[in-house]
Amino acid sequence: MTDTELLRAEGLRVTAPRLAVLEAVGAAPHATADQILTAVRRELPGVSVQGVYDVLHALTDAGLLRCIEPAGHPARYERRTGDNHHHVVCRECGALDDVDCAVGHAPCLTPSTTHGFSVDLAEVTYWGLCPGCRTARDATA
Amino acid sequence: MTDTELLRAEGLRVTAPRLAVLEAVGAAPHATADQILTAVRRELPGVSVQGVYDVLHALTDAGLLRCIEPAGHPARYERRTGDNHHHVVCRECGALDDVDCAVGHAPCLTPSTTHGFSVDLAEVTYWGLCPGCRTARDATA
DNA sequence: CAGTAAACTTGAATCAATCAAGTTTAGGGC
DNA sequence: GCCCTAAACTTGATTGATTCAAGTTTACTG
Repeated sequence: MTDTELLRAEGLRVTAPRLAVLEAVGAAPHATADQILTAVRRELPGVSVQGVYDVLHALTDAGLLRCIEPAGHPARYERRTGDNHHHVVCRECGALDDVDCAVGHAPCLTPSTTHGFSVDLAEVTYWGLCPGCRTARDATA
Repeated sequence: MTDTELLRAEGLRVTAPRLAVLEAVGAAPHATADQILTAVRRELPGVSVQGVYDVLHALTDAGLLRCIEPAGHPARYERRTGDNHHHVVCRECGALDDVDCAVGHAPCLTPSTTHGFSVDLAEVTYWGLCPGCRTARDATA
């Protein structure tokens, strides 16, 4: 399915900024809004900051993009692939990578007590150090 | 162990703002920095914004407090109880509650592949709607 | 091909949190 | 008990990601 068809399937208008954002996120997964803005402007120089944020929200609401917001770092976006994977984040530099869900079935996704909350998503974030920052820390220690 | 002893045990100085913050967080778990500031000022009117942030960071680093940062909402703090529990967050109003880790042992905490990251913490966040917001949504739907 | 609501632009504002620089104070040493 | 010094605090300004507000353009419906 082309990006145009994807947008149409969700009942969204097909515009140049939207196509450019989809392409940019596809080319650079886990990009920040700022990086996406830069990438989009390489093809469409006139696009505004607000425009990119609007597009990101619209596409996220439609389920075409997934938004990841690691504590203490700007939000990142990836194309929704439908699979249930999680993320590992570097405490030092904010580097982010995908982590497949451990051992087949999704554990931890049915909490014991939810205090009356209706849960629709369980999100797992692994915190640690990326290889680069670990090396740097060893060097100074 | 008293709060004073807790601070001493971590090699931290015992000051009025620190004791007040510990007490405030104990009385109102999952409070935001702003709420903690307000609570602390009821007893110590002169305490500054920066002072509370400094204390929160110092106590968090020392392991006396735990900081929770739900995406799109200000950070919240709780007293470190040592147990491994997670959190459920309301998408609508940001309400937050504790969730015991499902079924005894900690699942999902050993990711399959970590791309060379050294992981030291696995964090699980459940997203959904709190009872209040669910009722409100049903009423308008 | 015209009408309209959605999508965009510009420009200013918000909010949590942090930085910078100077002052106070807790607690070890005399 | 009283200095001394680093840690802890205060005031005041600033950052940075994101959002609000108001007006203009543009993709799709009829």
